[in-house]
Amino acid sequence: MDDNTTRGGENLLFLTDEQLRKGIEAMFFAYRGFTADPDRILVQLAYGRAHHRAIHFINRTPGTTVNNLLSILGVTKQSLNRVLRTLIEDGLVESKVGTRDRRERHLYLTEEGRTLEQRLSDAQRSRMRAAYRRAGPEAVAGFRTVLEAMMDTDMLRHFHDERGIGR
Amino acid sequence: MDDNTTRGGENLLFLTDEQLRKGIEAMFFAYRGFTADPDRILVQLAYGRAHHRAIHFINRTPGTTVNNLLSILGVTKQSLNRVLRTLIEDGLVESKVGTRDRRERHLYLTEEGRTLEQRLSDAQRSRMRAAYRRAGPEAVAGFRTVLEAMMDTDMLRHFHDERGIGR
DNA sequence: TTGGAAAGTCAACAAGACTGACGTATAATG
DNA sequence: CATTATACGTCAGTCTTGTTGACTTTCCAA
Repeated sequence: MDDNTTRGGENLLFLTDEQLRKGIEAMFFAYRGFTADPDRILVQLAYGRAHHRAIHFINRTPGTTVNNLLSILGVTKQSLNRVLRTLIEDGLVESKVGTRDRRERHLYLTEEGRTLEQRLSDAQRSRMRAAYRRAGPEAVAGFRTVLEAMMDTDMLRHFHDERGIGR
Repeated sequence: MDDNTTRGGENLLFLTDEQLRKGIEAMFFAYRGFTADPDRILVQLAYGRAHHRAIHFINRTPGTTVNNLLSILGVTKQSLNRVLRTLIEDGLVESKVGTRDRRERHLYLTEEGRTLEQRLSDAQRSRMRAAYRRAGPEAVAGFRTVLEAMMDTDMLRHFHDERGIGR
């Protein structure tokens, strides 16, 4: 792309403090864009980003327990519980008592929940898709590589966890 | 890297819903890592991410006005004011009445403010540096390309604004 | 069987975002 | 010069989402 990518050499220009600062700001500005579209939908429904996150990960891993969701989202159970309660009350999420361990609650999206999930992730994916398309496959591969390298190791575990729960 | 990058062809596998979902989750998990290190410092000082953001952009663009900062951060003036007030009270930020336009307040970091800025951005940069080093220059270029493509256009303006304020 | 640990819920509080309204100083304009 | 617009600050009130602390139910192991 530019002269940062002099291949094979000992080029460490991309590690300049200035380059790192640009990377930091890129993360900041991009993350705002990343959340902007679903946020617009959520405010209309009197939900927030926390609801979106819960819906996303329940959809990804149906039957996940509250505890598992907790460690993915990295919040306290009390915080998650408030969000979960409204989603259950509103009929978007179903909570089933575990059969093997009756302390656990297994979480599922209802039909209505899946509908909202689609609506939200369509909005988010369409921006993502546009960005990916403009950037091209090689840039996308680099994007993913750097993001993975930025994660905490325990988050990396969740990231690669294709099906978090045996069920 | 993998079979996503079949060059020259009409390969759009990287635009699969599943690929996009992975990208979305990568953003989520990576952003957590991205903020984790400065957050740890901030809690000890009874500051939050909002303080960090203000400090970062005042440092980047010394003499910036309140209004300019507002449009960069994308928050209301009431919200920014709360943060700014504590930073000024604590002697980290200085607010100078504008000479050309005396309605404006130009913001600068004090010596103490610069010290904290260094401490925070060192923490954030060291993770960034490690990620960049592991990923390599080409991945970093791709990373930046995709992030830029994800930004809203008005944020892109701020992103490319090398010196936001003439001064 | 009992005593701890684990899963989840309820209550209360704080940070940080928001809206709306208002005040003051200064600048720009008719 | 009088009016209007702008930049900034502030007060009051609300909302989301994070926190801690205390509690119940359930499981498991000594």
